[in-house]
Amino acid sequence: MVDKRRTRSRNEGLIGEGPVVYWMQRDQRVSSNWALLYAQEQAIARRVPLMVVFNLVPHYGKATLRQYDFMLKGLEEVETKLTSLNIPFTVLVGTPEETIPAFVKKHKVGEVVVDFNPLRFVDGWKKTVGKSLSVRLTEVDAHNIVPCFVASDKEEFAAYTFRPKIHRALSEYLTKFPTLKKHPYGELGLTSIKWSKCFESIDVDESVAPVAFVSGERAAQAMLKEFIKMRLTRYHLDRNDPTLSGVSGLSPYLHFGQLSAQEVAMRVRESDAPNDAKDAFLEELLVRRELSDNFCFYNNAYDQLAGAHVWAQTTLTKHTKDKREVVYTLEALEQGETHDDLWNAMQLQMVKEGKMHGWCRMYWAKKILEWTPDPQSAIDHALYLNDRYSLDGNDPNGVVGVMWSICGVHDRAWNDRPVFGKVRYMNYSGAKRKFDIKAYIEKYGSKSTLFT
DNA sequence: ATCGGCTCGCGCAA
DNA sequence: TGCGCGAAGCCGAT
Repeated sequence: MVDKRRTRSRNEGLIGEGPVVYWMQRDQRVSSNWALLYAQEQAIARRVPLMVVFNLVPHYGKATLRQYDFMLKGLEEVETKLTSLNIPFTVLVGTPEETIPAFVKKHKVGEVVVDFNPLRFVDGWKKTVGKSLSVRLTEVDAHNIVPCFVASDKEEFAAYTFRPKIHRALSEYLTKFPTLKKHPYGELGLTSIKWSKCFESIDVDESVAPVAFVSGERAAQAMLKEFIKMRLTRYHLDRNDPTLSGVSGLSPYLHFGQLSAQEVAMRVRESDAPNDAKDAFLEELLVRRELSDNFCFYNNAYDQLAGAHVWAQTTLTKHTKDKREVVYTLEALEQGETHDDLWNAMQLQMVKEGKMHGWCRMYWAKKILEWTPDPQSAIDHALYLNDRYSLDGNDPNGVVGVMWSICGVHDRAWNDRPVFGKVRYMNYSGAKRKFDIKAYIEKYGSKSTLFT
C-alpha cells in the first residue's frame, strides 16, 4: 500500500467510475515511482484501466533543445516499459490546461493522479486543471523521500532546522517499493508515439546542443551502480575537488525523475562504504535536496531578492550602490569572456558538457553577484545561464544553489565587505588553496570545441 | 599550518 | 532568557 501521507487532493473533485490516469510530469520513470504505484493501486481497487499521459509543452522554463532531447529520449524508454505492463502511454502536445481536461472527458476518466513539483508555473497548471476537472486531482510526492508537505509545515530557516525533521521522519518513509504489476484491466491502444512529431512540436532554442550523456532509467541505474562501486567510498574526501571525479553524477537523472532519490538512499545505506562517505552523500541527497523543494514550496519569491532572509536583503540593498570593480554583460558571461580564467573554465564546462561541479556552482554564482550592477540582475543572470545550459536546470536545486550563493538563503551573515555586504564571500585564492586550478583550467578553459 | 573573529537568529534548555 | 551553533569562507595574527 502506498502511504496516504504522500498524497493530497488538489481540487474538490469526486472520484468517478472510469479509468485512472497518471499525469506524469516530474517523475519520468516506471520503477520506484510512488505516483504511478498509487495510480495503479487505485485502478486495481476499482477494477478499471490505468493510463499514463505526459503533456509536452512547447517551452518549459528556460529549457533548450539540450534538456528536451534528454527528456524525450528518457520518455521513449518509459513508453517501452509501460507498454510491456499493459499500461498505455500517451504524449499530449499543447498546454495542460487544455489537453488534460479534454483527455479526461474523452476517456471518461475517474481520477487524475499527478506528481509533485513546487515550481510556480507547474503548480499553476495543477491549480487551473484542478478547477476545471469534475473528478479528483490527486497529487503524490514521488520526488522527495519525506513528502515536502509533510516534512515541514513552513519555510525552513536553514539546513540545521530542517535536518532533524527529515531524520526523524526517515524510518517511516524509507520503505520498500512494491512492484508495479502488469495491469489486469483495459487494453492497449495500438497507436505508438510519434517521437519525431514530439520533437517538431517544441519551440525552443536549438543552438544549445544535446550532450553526450546517456538518458533514461537504464542509464540512471548504471550510473548509480558505478557511483556506489567506484566513487562512494571516497565521496567525503573527493567531492569538493572539481579536478577529481568524486561526485555522484546522478543530478540530471534525479532532476528528470529517471531515478528515484529514495531508491538511491536505500542502495547507498545498504552499501559497505565507510560511514563518513555515506553520511556526507546522504546529507546532500536527503537534507539539501529536499530543503530545496521546501524553499520553493513555501517561499513565493523563491527567485527574487525579496525571498532572502531580511538581514541579507538589508545588507545587499545597502551595498547596491557600491562601485563594482568590473561589470560584465550577460553576453560576456555567457561566452566565458571575463578576466577570471577559472570562472571562464567553469562556464565553458557547463556550456560544453551540460553540467557544473557542485563546488564550482558556488564560486561561479558569487562572482556573478560581484560583476553585475545589482543583486536581482545577478540572480536573473545566474538562473538564465544555469537553466539554459545545465541538464539539471529549471529545478528547485538550481534555484536554491543560486539563492544561497547570491543572497545567503539558508546561510548566515559574515564579515561586511563591498558589494557582498554580509553574504559569504568566496575568492580566487580560496579556490587555489582548495584544488589544482591550473589543471582544471587546462581541462575546461579552452573554447576550441565551442560554437563550431 | 592553525586559530579566532566576523555576524544573525532559530530553537531548545532552563 | 540564555546559549550553542550553523553548507562548502576570508583574513590577519601567531
